[in-house]
Amino acid sequence: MTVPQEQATIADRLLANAAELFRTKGYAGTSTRELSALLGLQNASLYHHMGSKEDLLYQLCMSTLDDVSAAFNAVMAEGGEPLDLLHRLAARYIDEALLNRDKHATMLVEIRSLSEQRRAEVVNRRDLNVGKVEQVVAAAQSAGAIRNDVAPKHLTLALFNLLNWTIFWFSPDGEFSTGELGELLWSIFATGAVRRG
Amino acid sequence: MTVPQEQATIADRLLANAAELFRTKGYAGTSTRELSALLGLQNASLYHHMGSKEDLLYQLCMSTLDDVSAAFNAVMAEGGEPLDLLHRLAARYIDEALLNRDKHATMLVEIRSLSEQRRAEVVNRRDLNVGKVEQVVAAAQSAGAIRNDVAPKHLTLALFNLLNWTIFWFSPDGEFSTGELGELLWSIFATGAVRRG
DNA sequence: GTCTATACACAGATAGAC
DNA sequence: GTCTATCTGTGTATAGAC
Repeated sequence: MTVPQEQATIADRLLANAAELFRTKGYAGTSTRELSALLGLQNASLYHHMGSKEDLLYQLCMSTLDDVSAAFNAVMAEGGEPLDLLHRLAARYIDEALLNRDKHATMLVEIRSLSEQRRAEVVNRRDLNVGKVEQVVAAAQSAGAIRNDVAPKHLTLALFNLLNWTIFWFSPDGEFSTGELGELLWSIFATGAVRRG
Repeated sequence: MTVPQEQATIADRLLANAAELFRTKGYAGTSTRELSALLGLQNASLYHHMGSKEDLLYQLCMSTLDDVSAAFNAVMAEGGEPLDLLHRLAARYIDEALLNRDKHATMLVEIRSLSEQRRAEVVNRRDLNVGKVEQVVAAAQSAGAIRNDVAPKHLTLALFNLLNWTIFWFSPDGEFSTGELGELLWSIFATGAVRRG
């Protein structure tokens, strides 16, 4: 689905540039004028391609969550033992999140900037994604692969804690690839930091 | 240090109200007029108590990090085995962060809204706090208490990932107390999710 | 589909009386 | 220390020509 930059439609460039600005300066801290400047357009021309600034944020959030959903579905379709499935879901998620850091960070942080109704929609869609993971966690518990003393919901929360915070400090130019970082965090989640005796 | 609400100075109320607004609406999304309204003042009166809106954010960030620093120093002063020390640092940190959720969330998310120079100052002070934890992680490795195959820096990052993301979903009215949540997350960090055989 | 021009609300901040 | 009044910049968004 990656398209050469020269052939990217304005709609695509609009979303990508908006995501970058929203992540680095915040939604409210970004002006439509900065955005139009990045696209080489006058401010008024922007409104031929979008309804409003908030529409843009909403689109961004929904499309990001759809990407995650598609990625999760692809992994689930491959099947496998629950623990392995969970491992691959986590790896795939962090890949998605970090390779599309602008969109994901915006979605995660700027949900608060949406209208109440749209925020509810986005939260709902996000919960569907989290729910898929939670089901796999529960299956892994039933299979005896992971600990049973913590509710699936809470194990899932912990896993997403571990994965999501990376959007604040991960850099594509840093010491980790997304894959390496995913493996590191999975290893902590799976086996912990304390030495096994 | 907790003061009855009636006796709280305007300076204190200013910081507390600003933190709440900044967390829920973002720094740029908060107007000084909303803030003055919360305090029962006219907008102009606000400027008797602060320099600028950005000064307020800066103060908030620095004071939050000083609180963390003081909390860490108190734990360190108690001494103990490295692994136990690390456990208590983590517990104390999540307590601080969640009991002062507004300030902490603002500090963590809105660093980007500070001027370059002040941002550098804040990041620097934050790194000092993280550095203290990293040293304890390294000590725990040397003592053979935690795994040696991952750099102290990276184990520390993972631990803060686990703890920091809670500011986005923790609610004082939720199912966890800060202490329970701290224990849950520590347990994942320490021993992982996979069943020990 | 992009432009110039502009409407209009609201932002942060200040002046100066009381 | 708080007020009323106001300055000035910038924000989102629209009108209408090309």
